[in-house]
Amino acid sequence: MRAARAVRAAGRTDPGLPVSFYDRPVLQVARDLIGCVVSYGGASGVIVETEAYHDSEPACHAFAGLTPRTATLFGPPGLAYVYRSYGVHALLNAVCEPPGVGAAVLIRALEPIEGLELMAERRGIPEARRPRDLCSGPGKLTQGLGIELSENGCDLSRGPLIISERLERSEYPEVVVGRRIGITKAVELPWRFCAAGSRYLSAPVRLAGSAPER
DNA sequence: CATGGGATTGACT
DNA sequence: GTCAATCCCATGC
Repeated sequence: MRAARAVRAAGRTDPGLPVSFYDRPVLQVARDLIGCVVSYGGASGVIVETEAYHDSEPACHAFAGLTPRTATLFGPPGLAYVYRSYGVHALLNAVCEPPGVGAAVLIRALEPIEGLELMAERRGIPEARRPRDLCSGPGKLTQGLGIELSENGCDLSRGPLIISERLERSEYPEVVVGRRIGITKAVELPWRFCAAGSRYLSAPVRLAGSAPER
């Protein structure tokens, strides 16, 4: 199931997920990225929240077609799509599906595991005593890791910005599904994936007709 | 070339 | 709860 299973045999040296992992339906990748690890700039964290975007629905930047902005989205799978949000924040996505399809997974929150002091410093938080504030949002995590727009188009399987699988299957959390956050179009699609019960989400899981989780 | 709108966050009432 | 910051770029004239 997990495309990177073979990579695990290579040992502990944090190999990035292979391109084949991303060359699949974006909803599948979004779900499977929960529990994987993002590493950059001397810090890392476990992915606890993602959202899927696809050129077939209007909330996706690629819905507008191939433009300078969306070129990365339509490129080969496994690239980082980094763009500026609200003129302020850099948001990180993993490009999915074959070239010519505009699809990506937005990385929305991490549970910090390494470099907490560094993240706190980059975030302008006095101390790393509150790990919940370091990566609990798509703009927060890029700031914490030091990811800039210049990383747009880089290869996520080669680094320096890298997403890797965890070694133990048992470390992967249960995944719950909800509606995407902060969008005004296609709001009804249940394309947000979260680690069940995680305290590091950007917001509680919400789906029409169901009570908020935690 | 001018305009408007965000896949957000933090500060403030 | 409200709201501004700030910039890339799609769109339209």
